Amino acid sequence: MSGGTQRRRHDSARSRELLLTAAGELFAERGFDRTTIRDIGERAGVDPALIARYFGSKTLLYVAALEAERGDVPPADLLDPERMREIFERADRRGPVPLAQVAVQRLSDPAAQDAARAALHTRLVDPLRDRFVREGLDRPQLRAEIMVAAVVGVMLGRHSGAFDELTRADPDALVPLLRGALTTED
Amino acid sequence: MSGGTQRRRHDSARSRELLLTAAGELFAERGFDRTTIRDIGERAGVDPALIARYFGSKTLLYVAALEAERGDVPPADLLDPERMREIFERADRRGPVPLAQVAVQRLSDPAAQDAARAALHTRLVDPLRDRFVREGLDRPQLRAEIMVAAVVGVMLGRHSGAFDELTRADPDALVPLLRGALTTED
DNA sequence: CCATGTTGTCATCAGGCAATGTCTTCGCAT
DNA sequence: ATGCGAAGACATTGCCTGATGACAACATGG
Repeated sequence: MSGGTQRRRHDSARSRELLLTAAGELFAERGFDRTTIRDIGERAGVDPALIARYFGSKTLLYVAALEAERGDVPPADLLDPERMREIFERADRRGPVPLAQVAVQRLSDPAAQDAARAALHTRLVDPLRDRFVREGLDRPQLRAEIMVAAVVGVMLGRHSGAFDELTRADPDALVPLLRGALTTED
Repeated sequence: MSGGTQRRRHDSARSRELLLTAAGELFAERGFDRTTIRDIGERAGVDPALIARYFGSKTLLYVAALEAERGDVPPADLLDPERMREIFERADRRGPVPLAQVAVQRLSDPAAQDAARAALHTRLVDPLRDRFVREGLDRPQLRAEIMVAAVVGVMLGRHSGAFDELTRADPDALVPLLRGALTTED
């Protein structure tokens, strides 16, 4: 049976990876503050003390998780309905992107706050602002920040337990409504 | 009519009031979970142990703070630009309404979560839904929930430290942009 | 002016947190 | 095979949290 080692008890690369994955999921689901290193260790099936060994601290693990998903979340143009749909669907599967939380609430840890803030701008705000600039709109930066904040509000709202229909709504139904939601003829 | 009570060391009504005010401010600024009863006591200049005496627990104090500001935040029609401006200005002065946080993040305490959720619907979601119903729009409930979530996102985003221009922007400049933000001609 | 109930202060408890250091167990190079 | 460095398990430290109960200061009705 199994020529390979079914029991690999010492495998730092694997442990590191398990911790990073579990951390990414939990940070996405609950945010930085409400995720404990014990939770992460439990989900990963790895001793939480190893977080200190491999990443230095909970904060640095957060930063690492942020960078690890860089590939997952390419700089997204929120004005593209298809992209927006992808974002919502991803949030349904894996929880909201960790950095979404920072758009809406200060983190307790300044280093984590800075890292998340930077990621938020790089991946969401800046691409949008650049598009507005190209379109020649006034106040492109402000427009981009408003839109990101609004979309993040909706994305988090879906998982906050405070909205029933929003939680149940299909992303396909959501996107068109969201795009028109804030405009009405008086 | 006590002419000169300059020193009132025993005044339960006053202590109660001070605690309630401080709690309302802090819950609004930081949310339920990240506000401690020691913080509240410090800001109020009152011993935190009195929270237990007058309100029973931190959770019940939160519920009391929610109800105390009912007058402050009349059911607001977010489609009225003037109302929207008022909401943003109030948030600048006293911090976002405490119940805003629940739109975006689960609270650790189920009782607090339920109370905030109920208040959120009564004051923001339901009036908006009713208006959409009157206008004969489809999916009125979903539309209302989306819009509340989006506005809350922007309101919290202003104070999260993650957006510079959004933080500095004047409410007067904000409202029109927000109303049109999610719509663009492709 | 005293007795009694009210209000405020303080020390402390139990639980949960991140982080650290120690000790054991393992894998690999020799 | 074996010895040593790497990897993991575990207990502990120090801190912060909400809550509680004992005690002191006060006000007031008799």
